Amino acid sequence: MKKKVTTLKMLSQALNLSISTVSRALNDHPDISSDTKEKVKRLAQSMNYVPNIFAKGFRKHKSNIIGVIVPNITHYFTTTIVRGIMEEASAQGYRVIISESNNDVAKQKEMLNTMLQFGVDGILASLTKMTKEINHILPVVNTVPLILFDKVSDKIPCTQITINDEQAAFNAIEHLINIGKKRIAIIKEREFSYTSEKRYAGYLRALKAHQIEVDEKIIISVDDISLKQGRRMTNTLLSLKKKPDAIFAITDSAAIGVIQALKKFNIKIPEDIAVVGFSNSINSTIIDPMLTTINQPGNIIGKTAVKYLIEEIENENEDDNDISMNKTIEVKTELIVRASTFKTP
Amino acid sequence: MKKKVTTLKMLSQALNLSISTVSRALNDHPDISSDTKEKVKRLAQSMNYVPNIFAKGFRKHKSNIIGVIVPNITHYFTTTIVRGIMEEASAQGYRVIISESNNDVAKQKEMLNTMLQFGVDGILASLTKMTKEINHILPVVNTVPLILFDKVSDKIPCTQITINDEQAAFNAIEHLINIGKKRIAIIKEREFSYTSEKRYAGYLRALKAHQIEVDEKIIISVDDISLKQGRRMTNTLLSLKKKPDAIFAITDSAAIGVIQALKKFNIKIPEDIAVVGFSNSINSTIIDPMLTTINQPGNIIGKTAVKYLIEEIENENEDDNDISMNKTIEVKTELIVRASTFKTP
DNA sequence: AACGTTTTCGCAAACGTTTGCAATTCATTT
DNA sequence: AAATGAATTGCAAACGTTTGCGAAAACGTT
Repeated sequence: MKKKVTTLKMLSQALNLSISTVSRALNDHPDISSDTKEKVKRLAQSMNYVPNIFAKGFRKHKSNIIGVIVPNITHYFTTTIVRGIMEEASAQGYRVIISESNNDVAKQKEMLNTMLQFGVDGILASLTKMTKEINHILPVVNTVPLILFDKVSDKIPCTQITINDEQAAFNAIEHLINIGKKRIAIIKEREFSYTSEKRYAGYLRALKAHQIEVDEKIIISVDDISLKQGRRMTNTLLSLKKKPDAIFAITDSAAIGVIQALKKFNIKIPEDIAVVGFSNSINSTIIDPMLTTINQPGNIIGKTAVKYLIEEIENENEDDNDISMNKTIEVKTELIVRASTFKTP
Repeated sequence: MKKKVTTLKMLSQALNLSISTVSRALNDHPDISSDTKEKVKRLAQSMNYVPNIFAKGFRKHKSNIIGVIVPNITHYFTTTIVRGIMEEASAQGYRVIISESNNDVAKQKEMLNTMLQFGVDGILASLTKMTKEINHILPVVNTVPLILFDKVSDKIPCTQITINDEQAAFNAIEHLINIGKKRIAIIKEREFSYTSEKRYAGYLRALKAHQIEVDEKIIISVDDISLKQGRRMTNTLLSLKKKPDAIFAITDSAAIGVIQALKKFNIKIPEDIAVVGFSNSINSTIIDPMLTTINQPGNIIGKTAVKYLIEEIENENEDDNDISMNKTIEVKTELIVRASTFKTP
């Protein structure tokens, strides 16, 4: 019942060659004649040889495993990124270890450490919301290549992959203005959140570009940007004397809460109040009216993150890995117009 | 810039002990005096020693990594399982490598192999839909512990974790009967799918238990059970002379398609036609009316799968791992009644 | 035929850990 | 005082692979 696994030694004995020759033959070392390479490879195939990953990693200090840390794997957008990561990694011969930080900084720290302990070649991380203190992350950067995606932080010296949050929000607001809206509310996050700030900046820029005055009363900040909060904040917006004629929620789920609240008050969408979300989650096509939102190509984000990471991994020994190599890549988004802002005649 | 990593050797030199003593001390070997254990552990701590995972795995043939294969990581239900897996695995000192089979048998086979190559200690898998040929899976069972979850197959000799699909469907149908429905349609999958068959069986048993005749005309089988198909099949159901007064879709997304189609025809839900789905996906609370559905505790499924797997892993050498040890665990589900079947007065 | 060059291959060390066995110490017993 | 035994510790091999270096073989050149 023992699982008999073939080793280099067994191959070498069968072929009457040395272990080193067999090893080199399998790795296409130039010193080996194509003749013996042929023979070795054929036998390896037939004897079902698979290199012992531990011995290999032990020798070469390389695991071909990359670690991924996300705040919440339950979010659809996150899964599309993860899928992109897995596809690209697998295509390049890497495996992926995934962990969830649950938006808990302590857990995130722990995850980073265990990833290192497990000998990953590099780490891909989307940070927890509250990333004020980054002291637990900096040591990682010196140990192993790290790339941030989605929830990034420009305080950490490494390459970062995001979407163009600012521009995306700008486009969304401009769209609202184009359909005649003049009093546009925003529901964003209160605590420092990279994406929230960026989207807010885009909001402000769009208003400025169209000479619309900003009104603090319709700029709503919440602790957790959720469906429930979307509903609640809509109620408060509706209690204002000067009601908004459009609401931009920084998140699809919040936007859906907005729509639900508006429907409860029989407010016409989009005629009375238009709604825009962010993410193009599946829900955005389930809600009635369907939600205008911004599509984030998670797949592309994941893939490019892996590409840059592997590049860093494989150039690590070359000493050109100074800080100046760090890039910031912005993946393009796309505004998807649906019934919540545009009534088909 | 070299990352200087502490090894047992360094510790032993600093303490003037042998490497073996240090190793044993850290592993709480009984031969070592508690005195030296103390000293060794303290130094290891301060020197930030972390054992080289490769050397360890190399020696012990153990990676503490478990492989997970799912058809589609994008499904919400799947992510809740994955989360359960990750939590439990991490609690027990294991890491998780995840792969997607994309419902492609060839890919599934490939994934299984690379998992083995990467030296996982065990594998957790949810099978692709079409699992007629299982010849590519059987060899795995002899190599490494394997446990199936969600999409299982009783043809494979290993322990399996599912939900009680049959009973869940039975409960759903009985609920429909209880609210006075008599002509209940079902939308299921055409191709052999373990869960679909089970749910269909529950449907039949419920009808039989209440002496309702089955009518082939309102038993709809589709290739891919999707939202779009839900809509299309609803149209065909509505074209029947004797329309159903309830529709049980084997999947939430299909059920949502059903609701959308019914709304388009201004059919009252649930008065004219009631709708039940399966999964309790997020969407089921977004659609209006909210969908009655069956909640599957993904978290529990994931956790119990890991528990059984680790048990098998750690008892592997003991030769009690004969087939008779394989269990089939059914996790309980819960019917969640919402507006699509029950009108609050 | 002698030499140099190139091609092809083998020897042996090294990576960091675990572990069977031997060795040492020390207290206890005869 | 010698012997026994228990408690500790060290020695060295082993796991499977890669790789620098040297050796052997093959070849071409003079």
